[in-house]
Amino acid sequence: MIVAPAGATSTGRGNRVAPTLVAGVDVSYDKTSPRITAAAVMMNVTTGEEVEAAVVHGEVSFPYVPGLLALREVPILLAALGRLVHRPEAVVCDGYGIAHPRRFSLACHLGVVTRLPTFGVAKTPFVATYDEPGPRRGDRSSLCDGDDVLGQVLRTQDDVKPVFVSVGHRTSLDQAASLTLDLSPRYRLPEVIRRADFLSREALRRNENR
DNA sequence: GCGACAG
DNA sequence: ATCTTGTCGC
Repeated sequence: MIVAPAGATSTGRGNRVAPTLVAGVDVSYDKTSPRITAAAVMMNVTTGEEVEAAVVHGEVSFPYVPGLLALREVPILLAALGRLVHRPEAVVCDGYGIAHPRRFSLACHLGVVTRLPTFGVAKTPFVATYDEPGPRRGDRSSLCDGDDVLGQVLRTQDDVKPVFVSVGHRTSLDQAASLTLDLSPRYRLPEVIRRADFLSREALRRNENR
């Protein structure tokens, strides 16, 4: 007989095992120069272990404009992702996906270009309205714009500010939120994002003092 | 017109 | 994003 693989969904089309190899990406900026650094970190969600990491240096090529973050960060993020040996089954971005004024932000751009499943986990509200979710880990509410559900406001730790999860490319909101919780066993933000943030900062500092 | 505005 | 002191809590 035929048996569904572990982690497979049971609802019709789009069946897919939950991703195991997940990458997180982030960019750090230098205050007094155009130098920037990006890091891509891949972890095995099942074991919680880091599989590999890549860091790249570059320069800002576009100013920060609310709503156009992708134009600023996608190029160097692609460079960092390109240095990974393994192909991630999903990529987590530090920012938004479709919860955006034009419904197409960082995680969407990165997903379309790489053809990888992507989603965004943002730290502060940007667009859409929401009700404050409950106080416990796993409590959530919808990020809405009228009748459109653009994402979830998700509490990843008890009594800690929630994060804003939105789909980027080839993934469902439920899977993105579920994966965000799996990736955040101890702290507010996904471990891959914390690691990418740390590594990009560290590399930037090192590059500054030379 | 005014204010707000991911990272 | 980055800067930046003290402070509250495990």
